Amino acid sequence: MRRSQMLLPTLREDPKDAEIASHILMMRAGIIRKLDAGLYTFLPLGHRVLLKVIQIIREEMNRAGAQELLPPILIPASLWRESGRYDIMGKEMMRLQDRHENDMVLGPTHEEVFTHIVRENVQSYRDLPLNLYQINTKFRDEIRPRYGVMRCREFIMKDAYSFDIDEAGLEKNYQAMREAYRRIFTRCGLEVIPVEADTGNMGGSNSEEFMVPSSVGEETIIHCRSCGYVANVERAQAKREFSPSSEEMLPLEEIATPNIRTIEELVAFLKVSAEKFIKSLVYRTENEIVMVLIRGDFMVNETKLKHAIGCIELEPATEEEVEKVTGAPIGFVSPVRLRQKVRIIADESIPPLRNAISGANKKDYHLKNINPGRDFSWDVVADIHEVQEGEKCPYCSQELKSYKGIEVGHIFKLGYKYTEAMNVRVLDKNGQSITPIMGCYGIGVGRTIASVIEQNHDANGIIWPMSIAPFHGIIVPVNMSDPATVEAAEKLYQKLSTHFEILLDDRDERPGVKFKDADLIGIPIRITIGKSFTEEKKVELKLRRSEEKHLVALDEVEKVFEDWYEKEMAPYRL
RNA sequence: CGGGCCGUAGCGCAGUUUGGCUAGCGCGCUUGGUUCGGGUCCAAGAAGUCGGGGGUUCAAAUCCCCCCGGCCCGACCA
Repeated sequence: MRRSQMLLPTLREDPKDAEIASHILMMRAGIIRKLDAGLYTFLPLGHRVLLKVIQIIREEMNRAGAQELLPPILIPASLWRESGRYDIMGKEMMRLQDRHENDMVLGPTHEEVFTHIVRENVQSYRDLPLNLYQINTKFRDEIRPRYGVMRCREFIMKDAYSFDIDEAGLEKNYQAMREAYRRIFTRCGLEVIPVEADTGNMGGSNSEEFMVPSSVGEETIIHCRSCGYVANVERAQAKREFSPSSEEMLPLEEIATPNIRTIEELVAFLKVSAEKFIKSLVYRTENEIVMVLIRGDFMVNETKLKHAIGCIELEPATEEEVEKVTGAPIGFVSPVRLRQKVRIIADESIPPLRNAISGANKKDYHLKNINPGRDFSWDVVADIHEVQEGEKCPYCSQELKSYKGIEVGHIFKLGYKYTEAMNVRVLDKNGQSITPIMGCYGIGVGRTIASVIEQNHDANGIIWPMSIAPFHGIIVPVNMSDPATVEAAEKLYQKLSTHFEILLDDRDERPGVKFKDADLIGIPIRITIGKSFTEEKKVELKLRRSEEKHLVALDEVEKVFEDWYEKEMAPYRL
């Protein structure tokens, strides 16, 4: 490709609305342009990278026995009504009507569609197992798109759905995907860590996310250096020991706490440590109002809480709802002497407490000497606390650490949720009708590319891994007004292009401009035809990722280039 | 949806507080020259509904009202 003919608008300055390295560089290097909030065009350079990543994914999925197909992204609402998700999905699912006023949906995920395809076309256990995938555009009307293609509304995702006759089959497919993912990310030059994950409202049991450790990541990961336990904080556990107190139960006592609401304020005001408090929170679910109790020094993990309650929607109750249930404003509530009967969900840290402090359900008053069991009871006890750095590993009791990560892939066992809801039946070898079991496996393609840039850049720009670089090499003729230079560049370009993807920077620009651009767009191998060529007929080869420069005679360039290419490619071959 | 910041040339910005020459600067773009190993130098030039609408005023980018859009933080998120 000739640079002079390519739509490759590089920017000298950082765009105003980009914050993280990958977003800034994708804009500056002419990889993407924004069309509207969360909607991006991949320009030619970016499209080349996109195709390479897709190709790697495709090869590895096929290798693992999955089959590619291509369903539409516009989906009739009826399928979503069948699974029961039409009403559950919320506003991130883009809903629209066609000209016949039929309700339609832009697919945010494709469980229903794939389940439907299997339902229509598979009748026998002989047809299973199946693992079907697509690499397709998805749409989620994100509440707040950000960081360029890291979190956008329209994006490309690879998603696969497996169908098996039993759990053993599912386990096999799951493991095959796990291995395929490891290979895919390695080949893309991305370091990822599989972590235990929550299954969300997808339903299902086992689940792992593939995380790229990064300070700009939106997920929090809990990690034990000692035994290797790694989990998304949404599901992470810690070893918790609560020894029952031998303290004698004292009588309840009201204490005045004017305008003192938070645990922090109470600790300061009463000079009592946070472990003595019961944090009482009121939440609303799709069915009911509940009160949630946790010890003052812990935070509630809303994902765990959802599981404990068994609900789908969960949000803090409004001020009015809180008053109605407790009789007091937020900050002065407790499970003792509630005005209305509601279900009470208690963290494991609650029952062992003695003579604890919480609200009096009366403005500007708290109660002390609250004793669980004596002064109130609860409906559910569960671990609903959010693990913090410094807590103990559930397996080896060593100290847990936390860090941020970008979720680039997710695999999980769905179970029978969709096949049952949508009535998928096949006959087993005994002629009995059975319901297949599903798994689901996704990779965010754009997010993968952005993550690669997060991990591979310097002050001058992107440093592409050879495996997904938009070009293998770039030829930079330093002086376009020197006919000998131009001729050599042209010849080299023709020759190398027979085996490699080469960008020829044939613009009549100053050398500085060309070098800056070459660094910015991150082509792995640069060939400079400059003063060493005019002086001694040698051209210079340089790797983007190192400072070393090698002078090579013109007729040896092809061979050296091939060596370098192989060396650069080696880490990404499996 | 709540809080904060911001909309002036393709991009990045100044000017708005205190209304007043013809609306500016850098980059980019066009033309000519110059230079040729890290975003040359010189000259000439094109390019603006100052986010939109309404109002105040002799006069509005600047003051007032309404609306729209963007970004950041939060709520949300297979």
